[in-house]
Amino acid sequence: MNANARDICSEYGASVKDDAPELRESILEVAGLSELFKVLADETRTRILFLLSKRELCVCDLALILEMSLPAVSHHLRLLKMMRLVAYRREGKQVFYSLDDDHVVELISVAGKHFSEMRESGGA
Amino acid sequence: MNANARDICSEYGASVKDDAPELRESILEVAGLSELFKVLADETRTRILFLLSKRELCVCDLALILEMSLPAVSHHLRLLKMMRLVAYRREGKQVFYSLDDDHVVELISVAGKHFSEMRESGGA
DNA sequence: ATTACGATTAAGCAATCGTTTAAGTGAGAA
DNA sequence: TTCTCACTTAAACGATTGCTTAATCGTAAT
Repeated sequence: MNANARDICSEYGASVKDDAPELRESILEVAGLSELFKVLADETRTRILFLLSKRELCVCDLALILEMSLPAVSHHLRLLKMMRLVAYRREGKQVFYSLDDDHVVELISVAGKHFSEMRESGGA
Repeated sequence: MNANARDICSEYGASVKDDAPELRESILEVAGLSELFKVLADETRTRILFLLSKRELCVCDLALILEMSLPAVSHHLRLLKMMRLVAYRREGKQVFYSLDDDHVVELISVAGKHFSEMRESGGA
């Protein structure tokens, strides 16, 4: 596997030559970053974040709006909480969720921009 | 399941009341958006995009740098291609890939910002 | 204390994802 | 043509993910 690629490329193609180690090390700059995108990579979770960007909502509200079961919504909120994307506040028996910061809004905005341009140019 | 959440929330908690339909409809604004995040939700693919943001590279180069098999890399590039995130150019036997636009760079930048702040505040 | 309710957690299952191996293209060299 | 190389595609397997049901927790009211 590793040896496979290495044997082939170190002798033939490989336009990178000696820069490979340097580039390989630079990868550390984006280490763990996909963990954040992984949390956004679910339709339900992007919906939740979008709704929370409009107003604070309790788990019950979200279940009602999204037409999903409470445990399902709670499960998603758990992931969003772990990624510090949402904050929660207890009020009696209810727990209200809101966005923790506005990075998410920016991410959704940029993604939306790309997505619409992609659709225009006949993307998948 | 749907009825479950509906029955509970329409009578009790539910801080949204009549706004639920309106909020439910607004969700369309982010429809399909998670598809884009799904493509970014893999460590290998964020690495590939990051590397391509530095320079144009052929499949063989990427396999060498990432120490992965050629088919594995090719498979990821296929998804990135479908999402219009990368462009490709054939040169003899080799195929060179590059970023299609700079939305990705912005997404990675914002995500990185959030990620580092999350780590500082003792995130998961 | 007991009961009720909003929310969380746990276990189990179906579906999706990422990798591997192997076969198949397309382009250049012999 | 025939061969090789860079790459792509296909099939298959193991690992993850997201949902469901059921049990549990925390708070408030009886």
